[in-house]
Amino acid sequence: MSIKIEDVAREAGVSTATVSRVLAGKPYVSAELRRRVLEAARTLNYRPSRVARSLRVQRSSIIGLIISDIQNPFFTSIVRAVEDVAQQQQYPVFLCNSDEDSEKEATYVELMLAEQVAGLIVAPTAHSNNLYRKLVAMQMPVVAIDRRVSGVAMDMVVCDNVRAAREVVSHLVESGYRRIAAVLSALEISTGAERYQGYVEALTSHGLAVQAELVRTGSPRTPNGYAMTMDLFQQSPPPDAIFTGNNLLTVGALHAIHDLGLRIPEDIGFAAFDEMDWMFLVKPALTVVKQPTYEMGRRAAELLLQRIADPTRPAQIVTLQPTIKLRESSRRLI
Amino acid sequence: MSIKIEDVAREAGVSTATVSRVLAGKPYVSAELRRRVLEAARTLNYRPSRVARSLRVQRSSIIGLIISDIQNPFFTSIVRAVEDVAQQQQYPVFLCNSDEDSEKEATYVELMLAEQVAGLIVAPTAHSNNLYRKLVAMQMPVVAIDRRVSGVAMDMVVCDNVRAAREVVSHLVESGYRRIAAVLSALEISTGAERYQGYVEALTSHGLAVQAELVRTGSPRTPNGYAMTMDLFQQSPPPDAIFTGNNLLTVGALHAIHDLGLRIPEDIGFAAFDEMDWMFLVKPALTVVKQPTYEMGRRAAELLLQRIADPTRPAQIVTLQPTIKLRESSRRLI
DNA sequence: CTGTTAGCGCCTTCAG
DNA sequence: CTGAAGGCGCTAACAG
Repeated sequence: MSIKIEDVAREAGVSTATVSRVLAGKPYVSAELRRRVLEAARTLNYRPSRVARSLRVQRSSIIGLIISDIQNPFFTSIVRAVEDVAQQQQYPVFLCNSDEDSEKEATYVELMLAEQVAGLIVAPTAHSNNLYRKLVAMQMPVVAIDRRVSGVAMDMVVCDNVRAAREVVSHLVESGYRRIAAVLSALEISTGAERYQGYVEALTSHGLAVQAELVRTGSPRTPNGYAMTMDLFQQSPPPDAIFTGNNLLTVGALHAIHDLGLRIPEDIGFAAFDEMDWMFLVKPALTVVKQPTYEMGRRAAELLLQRIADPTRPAQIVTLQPTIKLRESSRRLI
Repeated sequence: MSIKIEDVAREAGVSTATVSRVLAGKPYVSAELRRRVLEAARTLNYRPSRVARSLRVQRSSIIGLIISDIQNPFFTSIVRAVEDVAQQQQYPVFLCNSDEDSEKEATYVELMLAEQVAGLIVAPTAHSNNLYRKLVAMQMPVVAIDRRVSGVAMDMVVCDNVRAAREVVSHLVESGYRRIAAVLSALEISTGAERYQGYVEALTSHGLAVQAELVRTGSPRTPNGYAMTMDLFQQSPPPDAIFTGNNLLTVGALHAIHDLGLRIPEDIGFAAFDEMDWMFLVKPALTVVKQPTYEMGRRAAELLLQRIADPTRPAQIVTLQPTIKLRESSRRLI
């Protein structure tokens, strides 16, 4: 059906091995033959079968990328970055949505293994340590992004969540807020746990108590952010400030606050993890943590390519610092 | 290294052919052998090599998806849909970003062909007709999404853009606006052209002239929307309403209007194509076209799977209707 | 430097 | 109904 290496070899009057060598850029081929092969390949419009090649070398040139929500701007930015660096090396990217579901995640990993991917970048869901322990054990290059995998020596790219959360919550306290609620993703996800820890550290270091009724956790989806925030305002007295530890929860919380008719920062303080590009509408009023998402994706892809090239390199953990934008004006002191 | 079909055959005491038949769900295998094979496969934890399979059958079970901007919510929703239906059939999805660049697009198509993808879903860039004509000629299953490919008989999933644009612009006219500007993507992209046509139809059918100085086109990116809108307001008199024909341009235009200190709809009318989920902040003031993105992705994936199953089926064009939400209150009559 | 050859793991005739 | 055997297109020894 399509042109094979043999056709090129015949056209150029050489053997298939020579064609293979030339196209792989291997040395030890005379300039003359190289020229003839290149020309033959071009005139025949030869396109090497990556499938056959993968079978032969027992590894494809495909990067697998498993994230938990393709519609979350946080992840799309990562996808974009991974794409960009992969493309430079002619690696196509398999994209999969785990949907925060560790079974789907495992299924996709299986699929990737069956496709012999060269390596895997994953935003792990909760409770998937064993899966990655296995992958590492079988020498599959894999790097975790955004979330840590505890107890497994593997490459990771994460943010300094504790510090970021501590700083923005501290800023709320120092702005005079006292009943600061937290809207977080599940604490089984490392990011949720770390941001909670930062929240706790900020409160306690300012002599404030952590009140369980002011903390809500749930899966990181916009409707959840809305519901949790609404729920928080059922109490009396209600919170006087909100800290949201995830960008989708942030959207939900803002929506709730909008529907409650509250204004920021007059009626309520707000500090948020955010990745949206439309904050110009509310920007001046918010204290915001912005993660370096593109950078995270880029670093993850680079780590992966490195490991593919050298599977024995010791595992690295790259920790990046989010950008923090404090709300400009300070205000009432209780 | 890993378990192969031969190992399973030995374990089950049958031939590899039988194993292959059982695992492919083919008939004509005795219940007894089938049972033994299944058991052997399970105990060995056999994972068939999809690469070897692809080489043998000369086609992989991979769906290629080429879109122009992974960070655009319009496309992420499509990606999500394609993913969902592909996953049901155990098709992994190759995702590529053409970045609105037809060279990148062509490169990616090449890559996909080399990986022997089963089929391709593409949001075509401008000027790529020949590429798709070729694919169709070589029997590669391919469906265009969002944008039309003119002069090529292929499957497409598009929206009724002319109608949607005409309706929302008509609504602006009927609300009393007279200097209605248009902020559109390049007219070489079918969606841009169609929305421009709707705009023209709305104006002329209401006896208004189309004024070239009120029309701006450019590549569909947020900063462009900002710049084009700012530019429109350099004129005197300035426009009294804006129609944006793309969701990213909408964001940019809103940002510009915000920076200009204008209020919607008091100072300026606004009708927009939009896919953002945060419109609650400005929603009541806008007239909005929302495309059925998930549905589009789903239909495209279904068309593709159909065509993979039956390459001879005649090409279909699926046209979906966007949802239109008119701004509730009407207002001044000039 | 170049060519010959033996598989990579699977599916699919073709015999039995 | 089942097994034996020949490739799919390519690369990596191994000879020359």
